[in-house]
Amino acid sequence: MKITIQDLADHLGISKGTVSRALRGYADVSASTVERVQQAAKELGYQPSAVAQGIKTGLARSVGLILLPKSRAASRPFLMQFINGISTSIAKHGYTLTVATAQSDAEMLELHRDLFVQRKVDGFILPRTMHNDPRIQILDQLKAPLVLYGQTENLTQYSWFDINQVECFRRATTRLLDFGHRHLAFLGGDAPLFYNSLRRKGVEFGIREFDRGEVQLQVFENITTVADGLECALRLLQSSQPPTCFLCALDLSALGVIRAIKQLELIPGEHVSVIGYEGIPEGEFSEPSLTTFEVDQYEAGFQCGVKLMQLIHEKGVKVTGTLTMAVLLERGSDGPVRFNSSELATFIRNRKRLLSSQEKLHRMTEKSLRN
Amino acid sequence: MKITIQDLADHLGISKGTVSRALRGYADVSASTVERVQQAAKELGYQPSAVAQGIKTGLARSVGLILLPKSRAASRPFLMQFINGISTSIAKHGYTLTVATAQSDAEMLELHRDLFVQRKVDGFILPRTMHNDPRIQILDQLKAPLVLYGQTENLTQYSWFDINQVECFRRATTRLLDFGHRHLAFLGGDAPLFYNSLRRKGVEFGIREFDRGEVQLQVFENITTVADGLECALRLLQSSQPPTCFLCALDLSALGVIRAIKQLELIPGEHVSVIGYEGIPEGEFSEPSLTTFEVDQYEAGFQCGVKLMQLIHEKGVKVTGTLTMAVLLERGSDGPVRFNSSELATFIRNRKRLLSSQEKLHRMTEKSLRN
DNA sequence: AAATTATCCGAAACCGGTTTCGGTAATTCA
DNA sequence: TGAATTACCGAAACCGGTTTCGGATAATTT
Repeated sequence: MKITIQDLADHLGISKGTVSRALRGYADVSASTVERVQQAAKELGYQPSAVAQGIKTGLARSVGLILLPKSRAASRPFLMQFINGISTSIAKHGYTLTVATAQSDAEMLELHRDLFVQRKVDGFILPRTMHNDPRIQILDQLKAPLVLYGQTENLTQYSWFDINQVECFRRATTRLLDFGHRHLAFLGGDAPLFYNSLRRKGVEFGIREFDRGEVQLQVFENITTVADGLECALRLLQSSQPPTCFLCALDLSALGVIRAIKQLELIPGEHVSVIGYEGIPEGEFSEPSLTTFEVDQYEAGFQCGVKLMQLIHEKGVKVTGTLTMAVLLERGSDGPVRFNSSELATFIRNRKRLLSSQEKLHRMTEKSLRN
Repeated sequence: MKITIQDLADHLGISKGTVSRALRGYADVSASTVERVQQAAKELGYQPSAVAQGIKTGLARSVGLILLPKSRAASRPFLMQFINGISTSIAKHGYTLTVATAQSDAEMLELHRDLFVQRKVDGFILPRTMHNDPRIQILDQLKAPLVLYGQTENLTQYSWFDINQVECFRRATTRLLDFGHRHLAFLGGDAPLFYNSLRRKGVEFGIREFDRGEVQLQVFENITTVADGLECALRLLQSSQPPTCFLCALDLSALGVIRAIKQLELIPGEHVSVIGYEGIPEGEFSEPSLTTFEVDQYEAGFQCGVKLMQLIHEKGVKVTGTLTMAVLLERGSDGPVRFNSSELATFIRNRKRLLSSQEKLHRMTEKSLRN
């Protein structure tokens, strides 16, 4: 059924060793034989079995990516393009991507170990790096090649790729301060993940550079979904000292903040500013559109793949880290400060009081229009 | 470095054949030897190489899923849970999932062929089935096991899993007709994909059952994104005979329709009804929340995996097709008809005229509030 | 023309498992 | 007690490739 190298050799009347050498490009095969073999291989549709090849080389020609679907919020938007980037870069080396899912942290660690010990993959890409990431410890013991998408402690020991999130959030902060904002809120994401501390650090840097003692910062964590952002912002905005702008670690929470602002009958980008991070498609179609940093997930996956291929193939290579920038999309959800915190508090209180009367007005208008 | 079966045999002072038989559960190994071998395997962390195993069995113990990232809109939301479902079901058989991406249709076909011929995968799951799907033709020639996620022509020849989309859209249509709507618009998705004709057919069935000659249906295709839905709905609603409700093949376009309705200062679910399909998370947080059919993508992936394992392992099995239902989430974006088409047209025209005056009023209110 | 060197290819070992086959020792049976 | 089973395990073949080694032939050199 499936044609093997022996079939091909028999068909040509030569030994399978010669066929193999011809196809692998060895010098001690005559040009004419190489030609004949390649021709026949194409005609018969012969391609060597990756499984059989792997037994000699010890390589499976596959890299592993293990996902934790329970953390659905954050991993969903970035997945497709990230996978695309990995797949594209490793395909050049004849590699494929093995994707597995784990339902718990423990299962995830087991999966990493098993897949490598069973030689189903030759190395791993680790997204969503954590503090003292346990995956790294396990894979270190096994001497498994790995590339981090994200940063962690002891960065000199590993190859990694990341966006300079500190700088992104420093810039975002500076931008808001330049707009005149003085009461900021930072809505962080998954606390155990390394990115979260980086983004927060960026905010703190931005404030420190600027500080004339008048800037106030409120920090929150584990705000990862639209619902989280909505709830958190509603609470903050109705407090006595509401922030006049929000720095969100994730676009999803930023969209929730925008919704909260609108729910209070305020105008995002005018009364309250919001800046997100990641560049998910929904941000473009939100009203107003979301000012955010656009992360090129394809490029991230691509670079991770390239680095992993280096680790696997070029022996003696040093590990490399790469830091790139995301692009700030200056859209409609932020702008010059209009009210300071106290003014905003008053404004919101009054608005609330007037909502009912306005509601009446609205109904009246509608009624008149119908008739 | 990595421990092999020979290492383990040497360590125990027995032959590697016996080790293998002990671990594979052959009867002709004494219980005590089995015990010793299993113990030693655990201690030394021995797990057989999947690559080496595969050479004898001819199986790679991996299934392929090939994605086309250029069609970003529709494949993004469903991916993670679908992958999770596949991965979980095939993991029980020691299988892993190989995910690859192709940049064009031609490349996608090549990838299917190559992955199978190279024995990198033992079979495929084909999502997003098309009319006369070319992937099926290629894989048929290779006698590659495959499972369709979605339907196609000649369904008796293949294993497949799908949601009964015809029934979903029939019900959605009936629901809207029962609400009193008589001017419907169906916004279809990717025209070449099989699902599109199914959903459309469901709408037509629903109307046919009901028709007393008074129902009007407008049909559109390739409305796959929020932007598409927004644009299409804006156009339709400002026409002289606007639909009073929208049946959207995709949640994304439904969200665009909701946006269009709000942009015209109408209330979705009151002035105009919208029903979507898929159950993406954004639908829950939209305002109003989107009435839609929730598809269990995890279950879909899981069932596809189960079927593929059957095809690969149980010889002589017949192919099987499974049709399940999606759950209708009755939320806020649809409801009883308020205006008929002509009334709606008039209402929209008047609204438009009054927008500027209302704007003025709004600014005045705001001014008075600030002071 | 003989010796040397290049060229080319077949044979065989090897990778790490699985599975068949056959033989020895222990056990059962007559 | 001897014969027939049975239980258990080692040896070896095998899977489909890659790679080494050595030999035969052709080409070159002296």
